Amino acid sequence: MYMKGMSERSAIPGASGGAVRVRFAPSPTGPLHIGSARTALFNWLFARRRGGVFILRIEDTDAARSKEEFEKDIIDGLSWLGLGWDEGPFRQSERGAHYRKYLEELLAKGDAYYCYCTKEELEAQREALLSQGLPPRYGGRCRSLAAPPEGQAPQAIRFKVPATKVEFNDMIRGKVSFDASLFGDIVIAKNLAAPLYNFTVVVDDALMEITHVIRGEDHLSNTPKQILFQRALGFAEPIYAHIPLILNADRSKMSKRFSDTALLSYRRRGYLPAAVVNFLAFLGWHPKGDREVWPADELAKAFDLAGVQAAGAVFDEQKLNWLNREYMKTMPDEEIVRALGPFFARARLGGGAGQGSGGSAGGAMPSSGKLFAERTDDPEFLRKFVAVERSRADTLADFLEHGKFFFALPDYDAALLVPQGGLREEARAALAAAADALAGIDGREFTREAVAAAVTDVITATGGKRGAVLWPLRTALSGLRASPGPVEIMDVLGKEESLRRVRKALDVV
RNA sequence: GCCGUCAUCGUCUAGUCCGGUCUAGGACGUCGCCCUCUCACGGCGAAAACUCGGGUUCAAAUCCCGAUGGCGGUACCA
Repeated sequence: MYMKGMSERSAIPGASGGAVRVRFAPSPTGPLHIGSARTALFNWLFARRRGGVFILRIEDTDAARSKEEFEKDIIDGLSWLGLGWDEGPFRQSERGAHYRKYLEELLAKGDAYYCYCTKEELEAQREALLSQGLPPRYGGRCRSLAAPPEGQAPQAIRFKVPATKVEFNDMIRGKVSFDASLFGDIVIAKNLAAPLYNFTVVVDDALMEITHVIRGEDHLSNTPKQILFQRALGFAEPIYAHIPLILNADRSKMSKRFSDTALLSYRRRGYLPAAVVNFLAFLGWHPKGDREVWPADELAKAFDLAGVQAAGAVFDEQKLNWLNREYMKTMPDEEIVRALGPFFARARLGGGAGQGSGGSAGGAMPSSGKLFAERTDDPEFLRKFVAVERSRADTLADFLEHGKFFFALPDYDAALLVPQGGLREEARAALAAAADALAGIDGREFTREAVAAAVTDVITATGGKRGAVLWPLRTALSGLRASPGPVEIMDVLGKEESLRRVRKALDVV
């Protein structure tokens, strides 16, 4: 199935035969970023479409910044989105022997050398260059040392960058070229046991036989360096595809400062993984036609890396909201009730933050009280609640946000109970009549139809103005300016609770 | 500063490779109307873009050159 239409785009040089192999290689130095998640998604889609292999590799060479909790966050995030990997997770921290081997090879061949310059010296050099308006790069002082300088310890291992142009063909950007003579000799390792990013990437991509490197555009300028290492080591050059960055509203690289960048916080805020996947896929890409709702499996059949946009894409939460709504529409009430489980559970624990999640959703939920515990535990109550509130929810969290009053008695505001331009006395009369009518319905006959009929009678009896009855009744039930209609609410609440609220409001107005 | 890269409605995009079918299509959002006790849903409708300047051509959103602007990188982070 994935083979269909494979011929059209990129006749891949060097990747003939064999399945494609791609990797997602995040570093566990923070929660999985939404932009990284999209990179993972593009890799995953590409692998699925081409019947290839998707590898997960944790780039934790920076021991000081890498944390186990973040690796867990990455794995949880990918799992949540349904992006399963075929190989891994591999950890660079466990692959030191490989890096050492190739480091030694480079040193032996003379393609790399020990540098004895101290940080201070380098910093001074850098400042000097910068102040002259020159690009700051290493001057090459240790490049051709005959012997180690006496009494000085090696500070780093540098790669001898040849003075050449490096060109490569990016699947998204076309031909890209850099002048390597501007780089200066780059540090590839602190020592044999502490290789650096650009070097480990090259070794791992080669050893893992990666055919396509699909990563963020912020890595574009690393590519020529990596190609140089590949050439020195005799490795095959993978095909590159640098996908555009996800941007803040001001078009700068999406950051915590302006946006919610942690993937999993979208789960906490009540977004559906299918919606997030759909949305992320469309940041920079769109299949043919006008359809907007594409589940992951269909995305995988249509995905075309060469059709990805070259320009960055602004993250528009409103469109995400809309997509999330579209996906929620496809869920039966019962399924939404099930999905709401963790949200109610969290609210029960004390509204919000839970264990280290630091979230906001559900924070205002009335988390105490018998009423709350009973109702969030009652599937039939919840099903009715969902049926009534679902047209108002963008996210799962919205159900809790908008529906608080179903789970606890609202606070009454006398002014709110009186309709705009209406009289207090009229509102009181309407409420009193409603209370009587409601009380007259048999408990077991308290159906939506019966309640609707009773309300209609009250309207007729009090003068026929619908708003004069419906507004006070609804606000008595919800305590809110905006809410579902009174009959709907009462159908969920039941006779006893409905009557209790109407009478309570009667005391206030 | 230097290197690289990008440029269609407010936003995501279709169209650009193979110039005419583009009086530039869709979606989100916005606005208006209908429905309506409120909000939401739903229905109908509207406003809204080819960054600018040259060139090539009978014809350019599409090809070429330049300018401008944005973004990314410039680490012994990844």
